Amino acid sequence: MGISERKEREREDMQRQILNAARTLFLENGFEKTSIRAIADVIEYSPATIYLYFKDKNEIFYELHEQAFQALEEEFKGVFLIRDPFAQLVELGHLYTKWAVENPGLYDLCFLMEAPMEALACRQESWKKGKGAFDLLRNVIQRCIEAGYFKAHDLDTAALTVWSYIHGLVTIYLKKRMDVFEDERDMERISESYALFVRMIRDGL
Amino acid sequence: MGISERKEREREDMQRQILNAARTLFLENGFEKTSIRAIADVIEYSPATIYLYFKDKNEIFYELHEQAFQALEEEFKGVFLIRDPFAQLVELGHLYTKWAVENPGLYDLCFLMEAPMEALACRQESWKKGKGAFDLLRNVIQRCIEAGYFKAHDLDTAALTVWSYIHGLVTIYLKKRMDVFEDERDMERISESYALFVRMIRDGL
DNA sequence: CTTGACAAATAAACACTGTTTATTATATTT
DNA sequence: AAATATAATAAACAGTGTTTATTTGTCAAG
Repeated sequence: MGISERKEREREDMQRQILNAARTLFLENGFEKTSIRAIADVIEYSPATIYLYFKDKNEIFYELHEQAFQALEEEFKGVFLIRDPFAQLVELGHLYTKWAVENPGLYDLCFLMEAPMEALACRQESWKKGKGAFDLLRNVIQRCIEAGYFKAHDLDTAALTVWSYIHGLVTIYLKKRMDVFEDERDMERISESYALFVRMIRDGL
Repeated sequence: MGISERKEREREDMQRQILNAARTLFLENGFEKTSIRAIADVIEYSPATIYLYFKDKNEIFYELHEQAFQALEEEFKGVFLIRDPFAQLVELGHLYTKWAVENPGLYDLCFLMEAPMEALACRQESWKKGKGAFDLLRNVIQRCIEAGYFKAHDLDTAALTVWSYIHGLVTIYLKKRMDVFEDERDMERISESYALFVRMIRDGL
C-alpha cells in the first residue's frame, strides 16, 4: 500500500512549494508585506489551502527560520578547514558578519523577529537550531581555552560575550543605526571594530 | 492677536494627546497591534482626525522614539555624579541595560524598529537623538583614554565596539534568544557576561 | 459502472488594518 | 448676519490573517 506514502510525499511537496514562495516574497518585501494571499497567488492555490498545511503565518516563518539556520551552519563549515582554534574563532566572526550582511532578511528571522519564537513557544518546543549554532561557537571557544589562548572562564559566559558583541555590531548596521556616524564608511567601521575586538579578546579573554 | 497662538497651543495639545494614547497602547500591545483606530478611540476622535496632526503611523512612532531617547538620556544623568571615567563607563553600561530591560518597548523603538528610521529618512533628517546618546558614550571613552585607562585608539571605533557589545547582549535577551541556555538564569548570565566584558576592556581596550 | 465515503480545495465571509476623499459641523472674519 | 476658512468626520478603498460552509475531486466497495 504505497498510497499513504505518496500522499505524504504530495503533502511535503506542497509544504515545500509554500515555503519557497514565502521565502522569495519575504526576502524581497519583508515579513509584513508577505501576505498569505500573495503566497497563494504564487503557488496558484486559494489562500485557505495554505491553512491546510500550516497552522498560521508564524508557523511558516518558523519553518523558514529553521532553513535559514541550516544555511548559516552551512556557511560556518569553512572554519573546520582551519587548525588553530583562535584563527577559527576569528573566521567564525567573519563568516557570521558576512552572512548577516548578505542575508539581512534571514538574519532577522534567526535572531530578531518574534514570529518564529512565538510559533516555537506555542508548540512548547526548545530552540534546537539556535542551540546548535551556539554550540558551535561554544566548542571553538572551548578549544581556545584548551590551547591556552583564553583563561579558563565559564564557557557559556565567554560564548555569550562574544556572540553579544558580534550580534550587536551586525544589528546596529542592519537596523540602520550607523547613522550616528556622519559618513558612509559603515563597512570599514565594522572591520575596524572587529579588529579591535579580536585584539581585545586575544589579550584579555 | 493671541488667537493663532491659542490655535498653536491647541494643536500641540492634540498632538500630545495622540502621542500619549499611542505610547500607552504601544507599550501594552506593541507596534502592530496599536492601530490608528484604537488611538482614535482613546482620545475620542475619529481616525481621520489623527491624520490632520501626523502624516502617517511612522511619524507618530518617530515622535515617540524621540521621547524615548529623552527618557534614556534622563536615565544616563546619573553617571555625571561619578568622578572616575572608567567607573562612569561601567555605570553607563549598567544604566543602559537596566533601562532596556525595564522598557523593552522603548528600547525597540530607539534601536531596532524600522518605523522611526523610515519616518526620518522620508524627511531626510539626520538621526540627532541617536547621535546625542552616542556622543555621551564617546565622551566618556575619550575621558577614559585621557585618564590613561585605554590606549589611544580611534574614538569612534572604541565607542562602536562597546555599544555593539552591550546592544547585542540586551537584544539577545529582549528578543528571547537566551533560550539557547536551558535554565532561566538570564539575568545572572547578563551580569556575568558584563563583568567579563568590563574586565576585558579594563585590561585590553 | 455506479454509488457512497473521504479528502482536498475553495468561495465567501468576518473582523480587522492604514489611509484618502467628500461631506458636514464649527469657529473666525468680514 | 453672511461669508469664509478651519476642524472633524463618515464612508469608502484596498488591503490583512483567519475561519466556515460549500464544492470539487479521488478512490474503494457494492
